[in-house]
Amino acid sequence: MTKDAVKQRKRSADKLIASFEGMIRDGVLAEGDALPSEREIVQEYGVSRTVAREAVLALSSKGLIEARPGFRPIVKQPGFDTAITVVSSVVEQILQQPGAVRSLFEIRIMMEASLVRTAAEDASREDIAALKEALAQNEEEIENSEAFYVTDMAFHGILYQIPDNPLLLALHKAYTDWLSPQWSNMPRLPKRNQANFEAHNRIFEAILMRDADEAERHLRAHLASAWDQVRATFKEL
Amino acid sequence: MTKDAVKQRKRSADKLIASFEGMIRDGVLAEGDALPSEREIVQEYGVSRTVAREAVLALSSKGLIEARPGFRPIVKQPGFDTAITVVSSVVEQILQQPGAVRSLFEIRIMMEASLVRTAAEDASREDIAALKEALAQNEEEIENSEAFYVTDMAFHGILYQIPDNPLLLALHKAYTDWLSPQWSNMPRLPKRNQANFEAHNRIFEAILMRDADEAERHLRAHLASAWDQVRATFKEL
DNA sequence: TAACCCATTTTGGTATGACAATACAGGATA
DNA sequence: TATCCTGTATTGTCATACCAAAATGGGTTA
Repeated sequence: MTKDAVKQRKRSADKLIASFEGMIRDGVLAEGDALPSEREIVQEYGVSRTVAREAVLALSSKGLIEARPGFRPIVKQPGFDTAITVVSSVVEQILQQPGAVRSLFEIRIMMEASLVRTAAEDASREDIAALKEALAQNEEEIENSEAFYVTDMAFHGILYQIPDNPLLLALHKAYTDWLSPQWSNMPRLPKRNQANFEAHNRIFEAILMRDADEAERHLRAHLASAWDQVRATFKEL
Repeated sequence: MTKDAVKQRKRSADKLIASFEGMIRDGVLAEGDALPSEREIVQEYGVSRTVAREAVLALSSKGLIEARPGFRPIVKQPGFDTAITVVSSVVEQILQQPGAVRSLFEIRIMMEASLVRTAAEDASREDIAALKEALAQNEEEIENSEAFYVTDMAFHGILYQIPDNPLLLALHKAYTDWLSPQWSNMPRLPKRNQANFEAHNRIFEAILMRDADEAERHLRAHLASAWDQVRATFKEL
């Protein structure tokens, strides 16, 4: 009884939120449509503007609408990239805690280990070409650490594109967004760039040879080395 | 300029939010502490209650505080499980879209492929024992599909525990929370349970033999089979 | 005719005051 | 001493008002 009473003691905005969620899911509100204005919601649902506003804010924080100040909220069909955006602020908070970066990086290593195996086994001619191209761009920018970092990310990004899975693309962006700041204090030297390029090259060669074990071995070594660099930087702090 | 002006045109609640985020991150507000009441926030920061309330709601939706009606909001140090909770509602929305479940399931397969390889290479005596125990419970419940499903999840869960990474535990919970509903329409028969048990057994044997390739092969076959089941169910709908 | 400019309206952001429902603490009472 | 009750604090909701920015529409101008 008491429990039920507590449950019933919901915010009335939740009804609105659920209602709009349903309309977005069922396509009644399509991508790009504008939400009713706050005052219209007030009239339609018979609630105060406080509640209407609260619902809109909640939908915004869930990534189901785009609500920039001054603009009318616009319905957005959420994709995996939306989900990443929604967690971003929390994840960045979590990564401030000791050990959290390590945990995330380990997951990335596991994922990429699977990815290189997949690449070694399934990569198409086009995939190989894309990897080769990314590798060439690595080599070009060895002397320019800023630019090299971009091409470094891009090379890994190719791996995420091979399986043709939109969630993978979102995850790659998430990894780079969340982990890059952790790397920002790390000194970037052409020598390191050269080593990373060579590591990429070894991975690429293994993929060419369709040797999944070898590809995974080189990738793990590559990422482990990157981690050692970061950890060394942390110790200096 | 215009852009900056637009950026500057932010909600004043954002300042409050950032302030509280900082205090939580730096431990000024520790886990379990109560947030100031809305009216106290009004006085301290010189904002209206509307803004104070908005900030509290935002923190709540980010999972940084627990705000039950009538109670003072309680600070919560976010973990990876918190992050999962935050995205849950969006992800469930996303999974309603065609193809999304497939994308997520593929990621799970990739992850577990890495996990079984890790298990085959690194599993400790205790890990092996845990797998064996989980396997035994599988066998016990073959006739009881409801219970079998639980032990099925538990067996896979052991794989997520082996690397001792808190993010993995959160991910396992996420996968089960998000994908289970998709399985709910699937007919569960003792015959299927028997097949799944045998698949688990093959994986376990391969781990015992420290044969990563074989373990991965059996796992992929196991999960691919599970996917076929689900897809067949969808076609019936 | 087409592009531009300006005043009006709409809209979101904020402030303020009020009331109901609930949680909590401390005093009154058996 | 234990229990009940009542006052207070707190959140949830409502109503209203004002402001600044953005959308809008109409008229003007090249």
